[in-house]
Amino acid sequence: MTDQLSRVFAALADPTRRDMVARLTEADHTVNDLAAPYDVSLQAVSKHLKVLEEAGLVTRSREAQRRPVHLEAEVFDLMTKWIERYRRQAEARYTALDAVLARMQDEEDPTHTSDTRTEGTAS
Amino acid sequence: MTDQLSRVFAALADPTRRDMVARLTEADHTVNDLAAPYDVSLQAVSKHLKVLEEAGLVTRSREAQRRPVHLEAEVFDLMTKWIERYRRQAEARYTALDAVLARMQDEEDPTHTSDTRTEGTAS
DNA sequence: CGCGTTGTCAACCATGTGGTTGAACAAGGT
DNA sequence: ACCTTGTTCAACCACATGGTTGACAACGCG
Repeated sequence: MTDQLSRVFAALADPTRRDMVARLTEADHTVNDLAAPYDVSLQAVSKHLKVLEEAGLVTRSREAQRRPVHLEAEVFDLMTKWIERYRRQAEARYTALDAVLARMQDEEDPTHTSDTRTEGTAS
Repeated sequence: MTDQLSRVFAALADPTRRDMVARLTEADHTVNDLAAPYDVSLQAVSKHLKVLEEAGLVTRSREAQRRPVHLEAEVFDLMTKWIERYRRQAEARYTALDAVLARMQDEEDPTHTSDTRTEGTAS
């Protein structure tokens, strides 16, 4: 799970982390600040932040002894790009003509060489 | 990690599963079919499909001894809705005026009672 | 009927993840 | 210098995840 897209999806697969991101869209926050609403230790929150940071969703600067956390919203584009691409493609299959063509193509060429995909065979 | 949104994000955090989804946007596939390109056992692929199914990304019907896998693209909306909501909110902060207002609000009311969020405190 | 094809279930293993507590480090304020 | 505040590091634990192999269920075909 080494690529950034995977890290971003994984980071947002946790409700606590999603809530943190949600709150960070409103304003930057310190770690303590962020931790307040959750019933877990400060260290746990620190770990969550590390995950978000490694996914590129968040950056931390220094300001006195505080480490304000800032959301890097551009990373969202990475996901939306991926999602939108395949959503559009999937939707296209629902139009009658495309469905027929796809099925015909599939029978001629079962080794799906056709491609609009980016990712390799990865795991 | 019980809610669907979490399951969807988690499901797509794996490159192999993302690639499966990508291929399923082109056409339905059987399990063997899907497994072909990857260098893992059929059982491993079966497990991946279970994850995708539990996330609601995929459904399986029965057709003789085959179990064709079909993509349910509507679930993508769940993600795009979440992402777009916060992305827009985050982008809004970059407009000069909004940034100033947000900062003023932040100073008056440090207990972020403000809200546009949906999710609770969850974990 | 018996057999191959297609796919799942179960048990197991290694590694990752989210949580804990306790100690340590960093930067001011006094 | 020292205490306080803010944050991270380290060790540990329980459980989830992704992979394996082996058994077996479901179905169509000869």
